[in-house]
Order: sequence, then structure tokens, then C-alpha cells
Amino acid sequence: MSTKRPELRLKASAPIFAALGDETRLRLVIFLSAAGPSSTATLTANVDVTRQAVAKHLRVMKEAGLVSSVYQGRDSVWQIEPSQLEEAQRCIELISSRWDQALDRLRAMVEQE
Amino acid sequence: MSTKRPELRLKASAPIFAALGDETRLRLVIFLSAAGPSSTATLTANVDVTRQAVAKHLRVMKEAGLVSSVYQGRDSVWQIEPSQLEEAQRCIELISSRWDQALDRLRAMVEQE
DNA sequence: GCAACTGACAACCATTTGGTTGCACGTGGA
DNA sequence: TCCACGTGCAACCAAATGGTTGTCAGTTGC
Repeated sequence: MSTKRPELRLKASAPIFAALGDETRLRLVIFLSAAGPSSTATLTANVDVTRQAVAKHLRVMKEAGLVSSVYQGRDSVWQIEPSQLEEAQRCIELISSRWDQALDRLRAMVEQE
Repeated sequence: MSTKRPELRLKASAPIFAALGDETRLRLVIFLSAAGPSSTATLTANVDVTRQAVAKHLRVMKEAGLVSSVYQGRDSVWQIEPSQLEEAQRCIELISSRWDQALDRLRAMVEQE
């Protein structure tokens, strides 16, 4: 089976969560999700940090695969990469479902005694 | 409507993502999800850092509301708090859905021209 | 062509973070 | 009762992080 070792996928998931785990970055993603593809300058206008700080955050998210960029003339346009969001979602679902199963087992053991 | 200002909820979501955004912590959550409620010592036996480091991570996750602990004799037993996982999930879903809408709008604009 | 705009890169700084060791305290079993 | 075990707290440290300012290079428009 291809999902034999969930650990490996989850290990890869940590950077995605980390990328979402900063308030400024989360705000950038929110803005991107509402406004669609946007340039660094546009994004900078919507948060209260410098252009350079925004660029750093975008790079972090790009490395996590959360966003991608294309050049349009002199400005780079950023957009969300939904596949990594789905990956994070799957990860959470896996944890939740396994947790439910674990509690069921626990309950069964208690009843058995 | 009660969901008027998603920004506020999303601001609160950042710590949850941050709590999941560390490999050791993610591993702890994975273990908890598979094994059910576990003591600090049991958790320590399943990662390769010291007990104190594990305790720190658990505290971080507790403050994010991801896990909770109860005392059972001399050891504290930890378990997952599913509500915060759901919160994170809702957050991701919101981003995804808004992103889809944004792309639809963009597509409509392009077609209109 | 030149000034204004946009972005990349580098240096630097303060704070946070992930980890360690050491110590003290409470609990439980022999 | 006493010793081993499990936990919490504090001090400490190196590395990463989030932010800044400054400088340089490529685009755009007047």
C-alpha cells in the first residue's frame, strides 16, 4: 500500500503548518484568497510591515509550497497553491480519525474489564 | 451573522498552526492519535529528545488548545483536543473556498474584456 | 533618457525557539 | 520507611525567526 508510512508524509507536513503559523503570513494568505493573484507591492499595502519583510514571508511560504509566483513585467505576482492546503487538511483529518479510533479502542477496553 | 469578521478567527488560528508546525510536536500528536491518552514518560519514549523538551512541546500545544492534560497519580496524562483541530480545518477550508471564488471572479473579468 | 517604482540581496538586531543539564518535589511500590 | 520513578521549574545556550535599513538592478511611463 502506498500509505504504509504516514510518518513520512506528516514529516513533510510540518513546514506547511509552520508556514501558516505566523500571523502576518496567515494574513497574506487570507488576502490572497480574497483578492486573487497579487503583486508583492499590493500585498505590502495590506499589512503593516515593510516590503522586505513581506518578501521574506512569501519566500518562506514558497519554500513550503503554499504559494507560487510568476513574473509579470517588473513585478512578481503571487498566488495560492491549493494542493499544499489539501495536504494539510488530509493530515488533520488523519489525526482526527485515528484519535476517534483510539478512543473507541479505549472505551472497549474499559467495558471489557 | 456571527462569521462577519473572519480575520479575527484566523488571527486566533495562527497559534494552532504554529503548534502543528514543528516536527517533534507533530510526531507527538501523531503518537497520541494512534495510541490514545498517554503520559509524558510514554511520549518521551517515542521521540528522540529529552523529557524536558517533550514537556515544553506539550505546554506549547496545551496553550494552543491542541492537547489537554489530567493528573493520574504521579503522572500527567495527555490527550488530543479535537475542537482546535476542527478550527484549523475550518480555517483552511475558508481559504480554499475564497480562493476558488477569487479565481472565478478573475476568470469572469478576463472573459468580459 | 530619466525619474519613479518594484523587487532581490545583504547586513544587522532583538526576540523566540528548541534543546540541553541540573535540581527539587510529590507519588507509589517493595 | 525508603528508594526509585515521574514531573515541574529554572538557568542556560545556539540557532532560527521576524523585523529593520541600506544598496543595487531591472521595468515602466512621462
